Amino acid sequence: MPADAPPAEIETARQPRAEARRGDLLAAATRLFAERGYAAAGMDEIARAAGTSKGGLYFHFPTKQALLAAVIGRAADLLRKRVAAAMAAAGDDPVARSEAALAALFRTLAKHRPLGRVLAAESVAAGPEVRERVERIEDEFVALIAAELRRALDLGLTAPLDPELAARAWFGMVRACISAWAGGRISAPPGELEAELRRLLIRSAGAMPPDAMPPERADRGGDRCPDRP
Amino acid sequence: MPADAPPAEIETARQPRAEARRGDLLAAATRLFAERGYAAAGMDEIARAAGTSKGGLYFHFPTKQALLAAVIGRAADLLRKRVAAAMAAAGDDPVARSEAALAALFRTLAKHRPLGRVLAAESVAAGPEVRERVERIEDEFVALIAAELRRALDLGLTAPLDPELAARAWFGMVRACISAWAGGRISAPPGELEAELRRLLIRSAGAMPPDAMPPERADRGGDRCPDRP
DNA sequence: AGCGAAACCGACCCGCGAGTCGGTTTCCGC
DNA sequence: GCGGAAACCGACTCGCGGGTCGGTTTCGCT
Repeated sequence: MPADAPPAEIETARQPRAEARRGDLLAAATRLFAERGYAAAGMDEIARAAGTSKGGLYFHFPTKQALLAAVIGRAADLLRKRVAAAMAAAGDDPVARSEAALAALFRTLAKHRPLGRVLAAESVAAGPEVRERVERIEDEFVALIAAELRRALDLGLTAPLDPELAARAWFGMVRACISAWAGGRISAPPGELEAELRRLLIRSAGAMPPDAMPPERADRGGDRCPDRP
Repeated sequence: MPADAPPAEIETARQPRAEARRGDLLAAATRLFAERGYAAAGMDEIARAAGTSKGGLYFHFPTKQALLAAVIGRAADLLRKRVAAAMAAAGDDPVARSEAALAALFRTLAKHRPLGRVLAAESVAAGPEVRERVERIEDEFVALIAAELRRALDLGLTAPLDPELAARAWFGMVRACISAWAGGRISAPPGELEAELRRLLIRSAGAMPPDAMPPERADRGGDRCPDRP
């Protein structure tokens, strides 16, 4: 009996150098899709930027759409991982967990600016299938936050609100601010930006900060963490 | 000495039928750009959808980019008009004015769904010039709201906050909710959505509702207003 | 009516870029 | 070192779609 189909990326174990190339290609594609748009970025251009050739690119990805899909899939995996870790580390309090999820989203997108651009803007340009895929990913994170908000609501930690909608609104806030910041249209450093945003989020939910805030988050206070291990 | 260049749309007075065609073309272009994306929507297709031919389309717009620019310009004008009117009708209280501006934004985008899609997503696909143009328009509205927030802050009507950032965040909230709603991913009727969103916005600013709320807004309570006169 | 310009038509042109393919290099197992 | 497969190369194909253009219709004006 075969193992049931893996739901996400099927990292077929190839030669290590091939895996490295694949990574370079994805990185270059992400950057160029973000900079020039899906349609305007040429396959030849992407291949060149990754230090390889068109043929090499087509060896790894059968089509341009597949390349975009891989870029998006990878981004989604990264976000999922970071957010899950942040929420797990935040303990049980649902408000703290929501905060942590959004902070993780924020930091990850802030660190990989092109990634946000691709997720935000390229979904329409590449046809309805891709658009729906991106919308699904967004819905996934919104649902994650909504679940926490619902718990918080049940515990009486927030003002009465519609958790679905509030989660969506929060997501939109984070994305708009990240996007403007990535475009250089907000001058504040990311640390301040995040703090201010957190205040807005908390106030909008009418939440009181959890009285038993665990103090061991002191060392995470900076806005830098190792990028490429 | 020639009159100084008009800053916005140059509605050269042509034959009335030409003006009508132009309108049809812009409507069709808006819809198709939103549905299939800038790159995927063909000029021939747009012309056909507007009930005319490629040649007719090119009689009105010299190039595809010009067509998109016209679509965006028209959208911006519409939004400007609605928002200005709403703010003027809201009186002097800065919180009420901010609320009114966002409500106008909300209603206009909710009524013309494709318009929001174009503004939100097509900016990257059509090259950097268009992207910057859209960003300018967004900045314009953000600045409008930020100014009101600053006044509110000075009057002590809100919690301490960064007006620029809060305005940006508010804009993002509205856009995200509209976008999800337009995509059918939020079930709530627009009236409820708007009310809930308003609560979130107000709470996020830590604002108290103006004690002298003018009561003549009773008749505007519905969510319908005449579309095409 | 009749003239001229505005408005419109659609077959055609042509550059661009996604995708192909035969050939070459790299590397692993023996 | 050698066979063979995986990985890679880049010149070429070819359909698609933006833009052109000569011709036709519509309409305002006298």
